[in-house]
Amino acid sequence: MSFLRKIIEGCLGVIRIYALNIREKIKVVPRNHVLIGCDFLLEGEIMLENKYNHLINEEKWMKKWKEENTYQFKVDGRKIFSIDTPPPTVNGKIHIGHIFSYSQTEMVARYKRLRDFNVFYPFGFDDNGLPSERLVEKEVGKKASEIGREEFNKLCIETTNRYEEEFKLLFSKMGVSTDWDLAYKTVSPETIKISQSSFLDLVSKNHAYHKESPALWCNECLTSIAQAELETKRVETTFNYINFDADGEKFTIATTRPELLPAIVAVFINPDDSKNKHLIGKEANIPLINIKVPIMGDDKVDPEKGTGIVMCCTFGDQTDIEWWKKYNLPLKNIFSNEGFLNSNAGAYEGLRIKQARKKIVEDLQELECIVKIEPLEHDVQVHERCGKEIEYTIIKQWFIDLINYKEDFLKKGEEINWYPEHMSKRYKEWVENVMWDWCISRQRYFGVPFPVWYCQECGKPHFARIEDLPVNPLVDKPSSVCSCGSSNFIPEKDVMDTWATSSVTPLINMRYGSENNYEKELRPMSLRSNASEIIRTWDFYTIVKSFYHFNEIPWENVMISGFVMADKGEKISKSKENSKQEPFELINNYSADVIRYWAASGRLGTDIVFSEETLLRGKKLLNKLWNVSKFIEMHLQDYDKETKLDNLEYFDKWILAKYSEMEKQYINYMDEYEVGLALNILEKFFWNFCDNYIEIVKHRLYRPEEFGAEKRLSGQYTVYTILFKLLQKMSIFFPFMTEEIFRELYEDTSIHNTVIEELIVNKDELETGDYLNEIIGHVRGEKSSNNTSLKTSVSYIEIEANKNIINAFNEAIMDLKATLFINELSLIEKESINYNINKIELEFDKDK
RNA sequence: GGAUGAUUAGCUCAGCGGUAGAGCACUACCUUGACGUGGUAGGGGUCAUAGGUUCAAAUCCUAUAUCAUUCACCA
Repeated sequence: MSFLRKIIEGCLGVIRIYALNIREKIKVVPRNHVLIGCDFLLEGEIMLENKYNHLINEEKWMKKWKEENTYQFKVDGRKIFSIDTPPPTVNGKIHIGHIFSYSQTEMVARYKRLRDFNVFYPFGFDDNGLPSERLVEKEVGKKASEIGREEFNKLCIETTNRYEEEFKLLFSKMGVSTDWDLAYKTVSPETIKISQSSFLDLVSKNHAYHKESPALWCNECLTSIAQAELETKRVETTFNYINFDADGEKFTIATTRPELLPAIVAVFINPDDSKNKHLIGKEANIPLINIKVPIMGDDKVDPEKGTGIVMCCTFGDQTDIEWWKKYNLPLKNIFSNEGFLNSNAGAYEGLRIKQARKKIVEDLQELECIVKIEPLEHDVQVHERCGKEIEYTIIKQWFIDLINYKEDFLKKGEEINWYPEHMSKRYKEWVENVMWDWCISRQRYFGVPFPVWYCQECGKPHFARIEDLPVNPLVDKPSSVCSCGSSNFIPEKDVMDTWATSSVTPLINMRYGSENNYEKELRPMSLRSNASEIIRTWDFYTIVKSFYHFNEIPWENVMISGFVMADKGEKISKSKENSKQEPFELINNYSADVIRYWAASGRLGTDIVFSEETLLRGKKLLNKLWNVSKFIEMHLQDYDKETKLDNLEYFDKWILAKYSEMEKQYINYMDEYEVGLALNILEKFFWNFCDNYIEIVKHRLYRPEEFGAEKRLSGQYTVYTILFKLLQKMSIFFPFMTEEIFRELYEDTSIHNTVIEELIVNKDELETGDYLNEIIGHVRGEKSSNNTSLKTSVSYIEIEANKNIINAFNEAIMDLKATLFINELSLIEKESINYNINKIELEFDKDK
């Protein structure tokens, strides 16, 4: 009862409610709590709740930050840090991987705010293009062509809106500190306008051209696609050895694609191939089709592969196209764009590609032209959106020149800082291997229309004027006549590749072309963040566009995150639907702060596995933070931060110096975007602070009558200072709980708008302080191995140590005696060692 | 086949020239006036393998193996 009075006296006037329960334990409880079995209540101020309720608090701060515009961007003269963050493709269910990649960037945004940057951090949604169309087709169960252009686009907008709301809610719940007023959608008129004017700029600079040229074709999605949209897939097929003859001499070609027999335009042999080179110059007779094609020599043929003889078709693969161009071969396209054989295939017209393959092999077997059939497993290129094998087709389409400027793209890539550094190699590799110009035409509906009509008389493309954008050529009419005088136009029906709009996100952010733009502020942007899989698309195309538009890099820094793995070795992805964790459920169960803890773990650029253990570890950390804050709050009730302090206690100086060391490392890591490593050292310090420092200082804080008010004040100053600084550093990871504690203990403004200020410390105590803590550890160990409580008194202890440690010991003697419950102590100076505990005698519990 | 990264305690990972680390799990103990979602300690590792550089290698180099990512190979 007496210590209860003591606490109440110490804290009077600021306690809201104290309750004494039956077991004589003090409890601090929040307002409006019903107490049962209480002896009395006292009125005062509200304190931190006994248990932190994440559901209530996270909802509260989410709303409050919105009301207070905590994360609003306004040009105010401060240095700007701008982030170009990937607008998620709105093509399906949100999964845990989304949280992972966005959280780390978000933490960087928060960190930069703490460093007094004016942070420009927008959010976008990539809702146009094939991914959205596929989603709608899947949901409706019908193909776009069956629904009709107008109706289909309406459905796309409805569907993407619905998913966007879910994304927005998720990111808000996760505490993403974006300025939602800056949010953009890639289907909005503003974005369409920017994409179209970007296109027109490239046309005017001769970097975009319209040409009938072979292109990659997906006969599932019925559109041409770009090299970057290819994926490889392992499939089982057969290697068919087929007999041909040349002027009566038989020779064999091995092929996986016998259905291309009707499309053969030439046969190739390596001129150095001693076995077969005599055939060069002759004519090959194609069985079944009964046509003759020339046998030609080219050193691209590998004599060791298959039979060393290759058939060249329109078009089986990349090499066919090269030869077609190089030798000016005839064109014999046998596939329709829907994936059927056409009239060029003669008797096989109307069959699907796979049916034709079977039928042709059967017919060849009848003619006894098949030598053998081997089963074969090999990789084929498929369209990443649908997984279907790609074909080649020839249609008139828009391309952006890549081949002629590869050197420049490489140079621009080198000007950018890549984090981690080795990711720049992926970019380099990709650029070096680019073989096609970028085909941006898509024979689809839901995308940015080309601002182009074609003159019916002279066939020339007729472009919209910049001031008329955005235009939809299917609805709008050109505002002038063609240079030939005609006013009859055919509108362009194709739409742009989704990456043609995604690659202008820096332009969207800077409101390119509008009057109140941010060009000055955002050229170049500070940071791009994305996962490694889209270096070849998003990063590459954005660099291309920025080079063509401004001849500069789009951003100074790129940070590449890893993936979330479902189980060891399997990447979580939308298409595989292998994510077992529902993001919303996880947030409800664990809190956004804890999920963020998990998302921050792991190094930049490395994959992480979803781990329940990591969540638990975060949960414990936050629980500890809450409790230590409660403890500190309790001891700060009579603290006046204006009170002058002449001298700090030894361990106070020690922990402040430790803190300062840690903060420097934290800043180093965060400047390298190593979010996980920054959290690591912060966490390590925090546990040291709780387990060692707080255990030492608590005696002083509780018993000023024993230690003196000065020593208590020194402790109060230290816990007050360090807790604030810790909360601030932690706020980038745990925005919700740190805000709650900060507003309760410090000021009623947001911790997220505070700025890191360097702490001036004395480092004299750093080293000796660590030794003293080691000594404390040894004494605790002694008690532990004697199976006795840490409160057991040490009746006698004898320590040998060098002068520095002895001096430190003497300076901190009161704290040490109290912490270890030492009755009698003997210190012996010995220069040759650090320290040695010669003797410990424990006074065993009198109860025992 | 090329490129890039990884391989450290049962699990998840940090360390990246100077005596092997953390959390979880396991074991024993401690109910200490913030916290039992706590505390103190203990057991557990030839740091994938083999060479090399160095006074010193988990750390640097070279091979090999395995895994992952990525590009290419579709004759």
